[in-house]
Order: sequence, then structure tokens, then C-alpha cells
Amino acid sequence: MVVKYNPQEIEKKWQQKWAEDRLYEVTEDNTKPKWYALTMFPYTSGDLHIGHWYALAPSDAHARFKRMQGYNVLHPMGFDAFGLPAENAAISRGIHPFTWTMQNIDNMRHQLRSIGAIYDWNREVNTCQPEYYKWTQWFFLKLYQAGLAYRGKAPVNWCPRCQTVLANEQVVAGGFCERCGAAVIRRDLEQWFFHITKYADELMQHNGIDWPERIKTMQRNWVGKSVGTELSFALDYLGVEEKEIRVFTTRPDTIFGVTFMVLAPEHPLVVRLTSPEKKAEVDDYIARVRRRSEIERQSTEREKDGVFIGAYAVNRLNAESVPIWIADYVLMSYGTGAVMGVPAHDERDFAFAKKYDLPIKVVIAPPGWQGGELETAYTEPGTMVNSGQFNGLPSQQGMEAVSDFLEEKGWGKRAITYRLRDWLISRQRYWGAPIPIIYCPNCGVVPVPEQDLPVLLPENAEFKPTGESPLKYCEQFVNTTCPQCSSPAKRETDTMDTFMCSSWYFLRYASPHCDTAPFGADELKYWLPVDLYTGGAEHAVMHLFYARFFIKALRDMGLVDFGEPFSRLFNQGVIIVGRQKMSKSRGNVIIPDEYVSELGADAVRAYLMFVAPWEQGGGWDDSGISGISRWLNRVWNLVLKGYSCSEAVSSAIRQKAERELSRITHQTIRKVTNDLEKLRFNTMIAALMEFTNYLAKVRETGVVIDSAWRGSIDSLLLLLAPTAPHLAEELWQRIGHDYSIHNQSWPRWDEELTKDEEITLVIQVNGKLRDRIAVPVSITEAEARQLALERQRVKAYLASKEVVKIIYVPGRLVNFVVR
RNA sequence: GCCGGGGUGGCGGAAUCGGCAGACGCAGCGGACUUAAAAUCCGCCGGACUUUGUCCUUGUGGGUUCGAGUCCCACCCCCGGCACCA
Repeated sequence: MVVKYNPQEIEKKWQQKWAEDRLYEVTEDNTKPKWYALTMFPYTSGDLHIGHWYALAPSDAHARFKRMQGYNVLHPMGFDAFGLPAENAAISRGIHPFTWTMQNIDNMRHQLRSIGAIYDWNREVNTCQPEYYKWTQWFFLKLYQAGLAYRGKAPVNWCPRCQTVLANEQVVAGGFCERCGAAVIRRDLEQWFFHITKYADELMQHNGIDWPERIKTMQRNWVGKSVGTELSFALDYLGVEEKEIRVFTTRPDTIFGVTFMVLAPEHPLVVRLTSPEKKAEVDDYIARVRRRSEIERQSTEREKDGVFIGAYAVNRLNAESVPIWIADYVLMSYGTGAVMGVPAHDERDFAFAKKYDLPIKVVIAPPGWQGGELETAYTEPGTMVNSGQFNGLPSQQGMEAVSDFLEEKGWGKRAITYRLRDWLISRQRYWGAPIPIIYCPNCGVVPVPEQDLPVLLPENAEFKPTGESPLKYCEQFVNTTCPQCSSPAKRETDTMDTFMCSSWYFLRYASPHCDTAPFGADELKYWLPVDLYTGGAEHAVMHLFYARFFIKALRDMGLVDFGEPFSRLFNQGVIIVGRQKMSKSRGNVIIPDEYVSELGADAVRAYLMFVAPWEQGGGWDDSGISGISRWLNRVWNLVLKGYSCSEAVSSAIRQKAERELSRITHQTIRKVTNDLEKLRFNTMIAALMEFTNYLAKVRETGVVIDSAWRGSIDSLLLLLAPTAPHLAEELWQRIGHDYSIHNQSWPRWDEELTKDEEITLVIQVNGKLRDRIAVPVSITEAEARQLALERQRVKAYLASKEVVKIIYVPGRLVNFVVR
């Protein structure tokens, strides 16, 4: 009887031993190729649930695989520790966010250790520690010096529940707060922005990086580049300085079809252009629009409305005078805040014109158009009509011709507009890195000198959310002296968006203890960029987008010599429970700890890898994990029950069996290696299971000699080591090998030895499977045909038929085409 | 509406270049062991029928091909993202 597999005992033992021996500590080593494998660090919200494990365990298995392949692997772990959820949780519990966060980190670190990962804990990064945020502030100063950080007044997203502003990226579809789900409202506030739009074009490109198509598309859509023309309509009003209204259009070919103009209600010209008799009506409309929530305003369902302001502008191309309206479907934040209304060729303008009885003038003829009225807007290409000298041009050419003409006349020029807005980083909350800026009555905005960093977050501030920055009321924090003129001055009291902290944390892991700079130049050069970055897809236009911007900005400042932080990105799917997403409110959160203590971390790791393709995610199922647990037990018993070679086997049979064992072993090594390379953990484990089942049969019959058996068992354990590191280590030791299996080289396969001796030849008649025969791989086409024709079952199908054609696919099939 | 990803047994899923559909696992059924149960091991396990076999079957309908889960066309459904962006 073998000793029982006891995961609790062996996992604890090896985790201690690995830690004592500093097995997974890494340093720069130029004799080995480096591999930087990074998993998105967790937010310090409390407990690790099974979703965290799903992100962490497979990526650790992959990192271990690269390590055994001979790479010097950096696979670090840390904590995203600043931010609203921690602050809110702390408030509701009446404890300080720092205390709450550090408690969570202690707890999470303990849980993370139970995974049995190769994290080098010496490199742990924690964004809420002054040693870290000092450098977050330093980067702010660098961006400020580079002209990429600026203060500006703008209508911003305000979350009434979180009591702070949010960046556009943090407002989800329909106008809700990404964190708490409250409806976001607009407020005009003076805030700090990062000039991310400067990199709009580059952020749309993903050259030289291997990222999922989905994420690249989302980022491109987020930037929302539109190529078109900006042109002006003439104004002539007494007492109005401006002589024109500028609009942006992607359809310059439709300019002759303009029958009205629409300004955003916030457009600065509205007040000046509104005629006295329309003033009451216009004021009323603007007031009504202000009362509308952002959700209401953004709804595409709502019928468009607006009012005529009693003024006209002139379309310079045909000298026509068109009425100017205001409507809130025109957004002040996009383009010029004004649009030309071409109802015949734009759906929104069409609806607006129908509602207010504005003329609809066709200037792009749909194919076969007879000059009748349109039922709907025609937005496809066509031929230009009613367009003066441009008549007859196809619309594509027309766009160019009209743009050329406008540029010649000086009435307009080609322009590019983006949907992307600058990144708003101010937050009116306590739990974040203070923005290192001082306001001096004499010198104005003064950046905190580098040597004065960090600007410490005061411990004793009243951090309850009031809608104003809590730091405002912390006198000892606010009051300071100007670094330039030494007169009394006040500190900026907003803190930075936490996405700022996570935009550079992957640089810090390279040299986490460096205290003279955010990172050591040599270490950075050695480790960066990240070779494989894994995590959830929910960060497509937030973290991943900001981090790319950050790196491009640092590159242009000469601080790093690469432009993309993550060479390969992989998004794992989501673990669901009972067909639903896991959530505290549904009460279906799976805590891994219970499973770890009952079945072992190795079983949890392997189950998560086996349940579904990693990028897809899958359902947590208690009986599914017990299947994995049974398999690990079978491996345990298979290895420890020992092997005895049967004397009764003839040497011919023995040799054949040994060739087969070697072949299957090498095929398994190939399959497991290739699957791991592609992060296809589920099929990798299936291959290991098949191999286990096969070895059990071999053991039963005892057909191979001891050394052959032992060789295959060694391969099994080595292949299992990334997936079930504790079990593999224990068995490796128990069968007499030297510590540690994790310092062994990854097994290699010999392509020659993977080749089959015999194959199953499929015989088809008219493409339908009729028979199978076992044949040697070396079989020739003629032999295969002959063998097939001799088969009784095949003969029956060929009788009284004419064989028109014979298809032969070497190694696969013979197909008789008959009539 | 637009963009991206999907639809295969009771379930999770597998299937390299167009070549044996359903690997591996779960659940289920039958058996061995046991006083019994658990555990373990062995066998069966898409459907229908006239069951040594035949036919049907990868969301639906068509097409290409000797041969289609895989390629092409049209449609339906699900998931994710974006959505008055001029």
C-alpha cells in the first residue's frame, strides 16, 4: 500500500522550503534570455476570490514553463492600493483607509502564497506607500514639465455618489459611474488633465505588438478618428465680432444640401446671435436642456428637439442663407460644437428637418433616382446633383473636389477630429496620491520641487466625501510656502486618479527598492518591456490605454527607449457560478481557500486550467474539480506504486511496446509544450490525462523494461510541474531525484521518435466512411488501393458500380468515387 | 444601428492544411471489491430504426467539393464593446 496523497501537508512543506531556499528570487542575468511575465495586480478590496485565482494560476503555470525552458523569469506581484472602493469601505466601517488597505494586503498576501506561485516577494509593489507614490508624483511633474499636464475648466463627469469627478473612460454606457453605477452628471470645474489626445494617432496603432483583435478594436473606436473638412459659414450681424461659424463634416460632398445649421446649446455664439424676439424661447430651451440628465441627453431613442434662434448664416458655396438652430443632439465637446444640417443625407438631420418642417434638398442622387422625395436619409455614395460646378461627380471624388475648392477659396481646410478627450486625473477624494502642485498668490501655479517629494498624504484628514476635496480642510496640509518666493501659499488638494498609479507599476518591479529614481536604468533595460501581460478585458480603454500613453510620453522625454509597454497581451475569460457572474450581492462568490484546504492548491490550479479555454472562461463546478482531484490521485498512485517488468513478455513484443511508449511520451511532450506556448491549458491537461491513462495500462501489463518506464514517469512529472508544482516536487523527490524539479530543464521531444509506425487508413466510398484498416505508415498508394479493394465491406459498395476516380490522401484515406 | 467573438451530446469542452465528429473530464447506467457505504477499479454512454448493420446529427437554409464542424452566400440566436461623434 502506498502512502496517501495528502496535498495539505506537502503543499505547506514545499512552500516553506521554496521560500527558505529563495528558489524564485530573480536578478538580472545576462547569460540567460529574460522573460517578463506579468499578471495585472489585484485591487486591495478584501479577499481573493476564485476569479483572482483564474487570472493568477494559469499565468503562473506559464511563467514556470518558461522558467524550465531556461528563461530568467520575472513574475512579480503587488497591490493596487489607492482608490475609491477602499476609501468607501473604510468609511462604512469607520476605520482609516490605510489600516483597511494594509489589513487587506496582509490577508491577500497570505492567500496569494497558497497558490504556490513563483512570485518574488522581495519585489512586491504597493501603490499607497510613500516610497511608491513619491514616484507617481514625480511622473506628474515630468508630464507637467513636458507640457502634457495642464489645468483647465471644462464640463466634467461628476459622480454624485462617489462625490468626485471621473474621466470619460470611467463613465460606462448610458452615463453611469464605472465603480458605483450611479448616474453621472455634468459640472463645470477647474481640473487637471493629461494631454493624451496628443498621442491619439499613435494609440490607434498597435504595431509590433501581439494583442487581441478585440482590444485593439476597442481602443481604435475609443480614439474615434474622423477624417473630414472644417469649413465656415458666413455671418453678418451688427455688434457680432465673429464673421463666421465653423463646422466639421466628414461629408464635404453634401455641402450644397445644407438647409439649416445647428449649434450646441452651450455654443458661445448662441447668446450673441439670438434675436431679441427669440430670446425667451431660446433661454427656456437652454434651461430645459440643463435639467436633462446625461442619460436622457445621450439617449438615441428620444426624439430630437431644438429651437430656431432667429439668425441666419450663409453657405458660401451657393450663397444660400440658412436658419441657425440650437439642439442638444449637437455636442459642444466634439468637433466645433456646430454642425451643418444636411437632412437628405444624414439620418439625424433628416429626423430634425421632418419634425420642424425644414426643407430637404437632395444633392447626392441614389442609383436610379428620379428626382422624387426621399423616404429616409440617403447616406450611401452616389452622384452629385444640385451642386453647381460639381454636378455629375461621384460622391467620393466630390469630397476631394469640394475640399480642394474650399481650401483654394480659404473657406475651409481638411481636418481630423477625435472622439478621445484628454484624461481628467483630478479626484476630489482623500485616498490617492496628492497632486504635487502649489498655488502661490505671486507666482501662480508652482510645481513642487523634486527634492520635496513625496507630498505626503496627511494621516489625520477628515476624509468623508463632501463633494469637496477632504484635504482642503486639513490646514497643516494646505498651508505651505511657495518654493519660488517663500510667501505663504496653498497646496493643490485634489488627489490623482488611481489609474495614474497603475500606469507605471510594471516599471517599478524591475527595481522596486530604487530610492533615487522610479527605476534603475540597467534593470529597466534588462527586463522591459513586459513579454506577456495577462488580465481581464475590462481594462481595454482604461488601464491598458493609459499605460500605453504613459510609456509613449516617457519615451518622448527620453526616460525609456521603447514605445509599447506590453509586447503580448492575453485576456482570460470570466469564471461564472451557476450560469451567473460571481458577485457578493448574488451570494455566489467562490472562496478558493476552502477548496485549497480540502483538495489542495494543485487541484484548484489544474481545475481552473482544465475547465475551459482560458480566454473564454467557464463555470465553476464542484464535481468538476473532484474529477481533477481524482486524476492527481491517480498520478500519485501510478508513480508510487512502483513498476515491475514482466518476465513473460517476448522480446519482439517488448521492443514494440518500448517503441510505442517512447513514441507516446515524445508526442505528449510535443503536445504539452505547444499547448503551453499557446496558453491552451485545457488541452494540455487533457493530454497529460491521456498520458496518465496510457501509463496505467503499460504498468498493468509490465511490457517495458524498468529504465523505459522510469524515463516516461520522469517526463510526466516534468510536464506536470508547471501545473501542479507541489505534487510534482514531492513525487520527484520520492522517486529519488535531486531537489528541485523546478530547476530542471523542460523535456524536449525528438520529432523522429514521435512518428507513428502504423496508421488507421480510412476507406470511403463517395466520401462516406465504409471501413478502416490498420496499415504501416510506409504504405504506398498502390498498396493502399489494393488493400482497400480486397476488403469485403468495400466490395459490397463497389459491386455493379463504375469507379470514376480514386482519391488517395497519404496517411489518411482512400476514397472511391463511384457512379 | 455599428464593431468584435461565438452557436458541436445531459453538461464543460476537443477536432493541425477541407479528410474517422464528440478527445479529455463531469453527470448517468451496469459490473467487480465490501457485511454495507465511501473510495478505488472495469465496461457502456449523440439520436432513430427493420440493430452482424443502416440512416440521421456540429444554430437554420442554400452553395462549392470526391469529401464541409472547418470554405462561400443568406438568415436566426447568444455574449462583449461602442452608440446623436457631425
